[in-house]
Amino acid sequence: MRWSQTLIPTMKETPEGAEIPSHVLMVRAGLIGQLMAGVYNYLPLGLRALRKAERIVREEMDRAGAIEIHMPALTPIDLWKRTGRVEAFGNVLIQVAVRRQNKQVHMALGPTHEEIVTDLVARYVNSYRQLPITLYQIQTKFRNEERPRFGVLRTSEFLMKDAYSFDTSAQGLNASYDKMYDAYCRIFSRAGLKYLAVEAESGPIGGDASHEFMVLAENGEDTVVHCAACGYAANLERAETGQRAKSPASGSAELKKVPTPNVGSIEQVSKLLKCKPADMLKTLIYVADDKPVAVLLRGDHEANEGKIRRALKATKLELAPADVVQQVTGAPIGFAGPIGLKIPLWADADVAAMGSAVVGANEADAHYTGANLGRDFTVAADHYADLRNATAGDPCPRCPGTLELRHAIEVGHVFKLGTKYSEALDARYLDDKEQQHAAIMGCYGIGVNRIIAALIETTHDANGIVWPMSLAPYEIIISPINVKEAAVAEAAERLYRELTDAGIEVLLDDRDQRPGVKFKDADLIGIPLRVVVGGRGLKEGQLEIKWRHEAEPKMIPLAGATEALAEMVRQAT
RNA sequence: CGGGGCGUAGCUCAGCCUGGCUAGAGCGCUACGUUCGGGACGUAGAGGUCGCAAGUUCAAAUCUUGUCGCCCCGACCA
Repeated sequence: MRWSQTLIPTMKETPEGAEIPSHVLMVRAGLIGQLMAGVYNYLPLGLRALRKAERIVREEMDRAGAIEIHMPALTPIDLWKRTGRVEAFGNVLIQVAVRRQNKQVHMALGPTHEEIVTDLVARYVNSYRQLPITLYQIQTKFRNEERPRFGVLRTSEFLMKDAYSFDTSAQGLNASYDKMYDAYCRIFSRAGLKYLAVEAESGPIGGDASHEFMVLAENGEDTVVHCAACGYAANLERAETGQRAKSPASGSAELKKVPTPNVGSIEQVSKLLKCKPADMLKTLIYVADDKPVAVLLRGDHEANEGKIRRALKATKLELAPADVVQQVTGAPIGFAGPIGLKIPLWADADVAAMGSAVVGANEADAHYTGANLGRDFTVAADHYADLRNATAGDPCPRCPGTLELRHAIEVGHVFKLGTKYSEALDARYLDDKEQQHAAIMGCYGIGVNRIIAALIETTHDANGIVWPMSLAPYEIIISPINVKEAAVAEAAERLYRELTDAGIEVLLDDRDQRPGVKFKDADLIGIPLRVVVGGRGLKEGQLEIKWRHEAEPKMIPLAGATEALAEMVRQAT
């Protein structure tokens, strides 16, 4: 492609409103342009990169045995009603109503396609002989984001690869899941991303496994817990913490009631009593399956409701409303403490290691100082558990290492679904004993736009994007120093023609611009290999080449340059 | 949905507080000339209902109210 004949609107200045590197660079390099909040035009360079990512995804899905289909973005609202997801999605689901011959027809723009694919399978799959099958598509999804942000990382319309597996057994599901997991690893490796497959919360539905594929990035919206020593990685909801203190520490301070008028939060009390939050005991009153319980945490720790729910074996868990707290503790919210409480006490493992602590006094405007576990209150031995979010510095659950918290961009998610959708939408098959069963499903998503954004976010430099060969919009950029010099222009044209004929994707910067402008633009748009054609080199029969990720250029002979360059591109792919 | 910020030329912004003549700069764009190995220089030019609406005033980019849009922090996010 000739630069002069396509549309690459590069810009020098940082666009207003773009904050993070991937957003700034995608706009500055002319990949995308904003149409409205959370909705972007893809310009030629951006589209080419997106198509490259899409191709990698498609090749690896096909290799893994998944079958490509295409489902519509326009979907009947009825399907979403049957699975209860009109409510579940709420405002995120973009609904449209149109008029057809005096009738209202209700539709929704697909935010994901579990309903559609399950309905499709229900129509055509009747026998175990047709299973297992994994169907996928690469298609535009619509979600009304309350707050779109970060350029292309969180948008209301985006390109997603979504795959759905249908199996007849849990083992079958596991096999389908593992195939997708492996395919994802290949996809993200080929895209040049440094990713982590982290254990993720699978929620109340579905099996025991779910993994998110995360790219560590300063500006990521998600938090992952990571152990550099052994590679353990999980998202914050799921992360376990390592073995912590078991034997109660002994505190010796005297139990004393102190007034704390109108001061209930950990932060306020610690300020008033001049103690660290870590020396305070947080007492949270929960209602678990309609029964109140108290959960004790160190003051600086955060409750993890998923862990609490599992520890208590509760199906329903929520923080107690004010009237329940009043009734159980005899005090308003903010003054609950373990001493004298008549409801079951549960404690996070770290509570056992606390000495004398500050606790609520179970009466308004008062706390105790010097509360000692074992002397002033007790927690049953089997009521200690991991009940909190991991924090930086916690021991790793898998090795003697230490956990750290890192921001990350979620680029993919694999998930065991179970039979929620197949039952709701009657995707049933007949087994060899003529028994009907709902198919066991898994679902697997990749945010294709996010592959591009995450790559740029993690591998740019001060001058612009640095594409890997696999995603680059063009593999080689030819920059003639001066297109008005006939010898230079001719040599550049010939090289362009020969490389293109050799199947290389080449961008010829044929603009009548000064060299500085071309170099800056070439760096900005990040094409992996730059070939400079200049009068000086030509006289000596030389071409200058420079890899985008290297600092120094080198010279190669003009004779045989086409073959040499094509070989370099092949090597780098 | 709570809190904060911003809408002036294609882009980035100044001017607004303290109302006053034909509304400015840099970049980009057009023409011509000189240039030509890391965002050149000169000359001439094109380009703006100051987001929109109403109000106050002799007079509004500037003050007031409303409205629309965009961005940031938080909440939310299958």
